Amino acid sequence: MTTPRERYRAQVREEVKRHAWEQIASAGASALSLNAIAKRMGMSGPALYRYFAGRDELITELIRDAYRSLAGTVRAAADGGADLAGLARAFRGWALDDPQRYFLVYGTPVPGYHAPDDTTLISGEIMTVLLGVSASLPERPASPLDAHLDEHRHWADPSVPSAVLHRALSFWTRCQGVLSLELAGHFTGMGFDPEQLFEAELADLLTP
Amino acid sequence: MTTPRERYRAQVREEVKRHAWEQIASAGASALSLNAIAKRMGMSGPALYRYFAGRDELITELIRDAYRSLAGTVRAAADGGADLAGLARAFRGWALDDPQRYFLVYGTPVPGYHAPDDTTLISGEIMTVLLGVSASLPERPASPLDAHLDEHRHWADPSVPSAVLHRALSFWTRCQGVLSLELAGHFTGMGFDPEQLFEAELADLLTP
DNA sequence: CAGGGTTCGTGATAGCTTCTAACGAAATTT
DNA sequence: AAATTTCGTTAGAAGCTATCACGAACCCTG
Repeated sequence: MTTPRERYRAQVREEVKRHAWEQIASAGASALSLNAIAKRMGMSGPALYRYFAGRDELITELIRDAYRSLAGTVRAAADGGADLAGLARAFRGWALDDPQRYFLVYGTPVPGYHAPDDTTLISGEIMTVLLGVSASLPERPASPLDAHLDEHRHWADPSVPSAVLHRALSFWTRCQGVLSLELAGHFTGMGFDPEQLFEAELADLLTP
Repeated sequence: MTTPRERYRAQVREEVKRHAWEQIASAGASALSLNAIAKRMGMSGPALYRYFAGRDELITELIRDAYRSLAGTVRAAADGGADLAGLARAFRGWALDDPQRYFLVYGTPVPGYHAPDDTTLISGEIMTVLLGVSASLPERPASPLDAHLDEHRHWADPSVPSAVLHRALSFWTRCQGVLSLELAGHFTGMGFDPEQLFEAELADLLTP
């Protein structure tokens, strides 16, 4: 049951976030200004404090949304029957779709800042999906990391073999490796297509 | 030949940068404040504008220093006879030594910002060292990426085989993959040792 | 339907920031 | 010793976050 007040409130919050995303996309999260958003919405400064406790809460909310959006993308790919490569491409598509959204989740952390609890939950959900898809793959030879993971796997379902954990972690870090460099523009001078490197990293993970 | 004025100037610039690094390490680059630095140095605000054109120039200078420091670390490792694994560990050590310095180079880019030309030069030097160390490794089977790189390799010495380029790029992205997630704290909830994952990624790159 | 409480948006204000401008003092050069 | 450059200061504009007090609009209840 939602009252008109709540509907209006939610609508305004949504519009604020919409403007915030635009601003972030064009100038980065550090340049996000409540004042500028308010003016662009036709109301003056402090009005936004009725809807967000402050700049930090707005950014936190955006991070939450970004995380949820990623989890949704990944889950949708898995539900659609995608294998690990399909998952990777879904992830890459999500990242390329809005690089600053990617960086909001995986970019430079602010030393003081502590992510809200539910983001770690969402992160866990992503990991669960990833493990599910990784499980239906041919086994690989045991590695030293598998043994180490055997002792630190409280974050994963006990039924998942450590070798699968290993592969999921490799998968995740390799995606991040290519994407973080690609999106930050560290390949621009070289002229090659980052997608090819992405696929090569993926192929190496999947074949042996 | 340096005049006393120039010496004093350089000394003050150095002290400003020292305070800037402290501030960045404790609160991130976005919280860097010229005003705060000036006050901590016992002089008032605008005095620093005699030494830096503005906040942006100071940060640019810090990025330059960070880049140079990384290049020096990598070169020193290579000169010391390190193999690819040694290079990787040197890189990881450099990153762990000051995470915010790492993020200044490889973290979230600001949409508007354009890195100064010499950083791409330094980046090229790092790549050169990396290619040199990668060259003295047993060959790997040809991959589709090798063919693609054959057509986009103006950034590398013609004598280096494309397969070596491929391996160097894989090396670089895998290091970044583990490090960016580790330094941003995305492994903290899981409890395992990121170094083990780092080594596993490295081993996979070196063995087949 | 009319009152009462809640919620909203405003302007004012404090305190912070970057950065420019004008002035006096200090140091260097002539 | 005089002239010039450089340095550090204070003052100020423009921007930001955030808090406060006030009036107006709205919703719920009697």
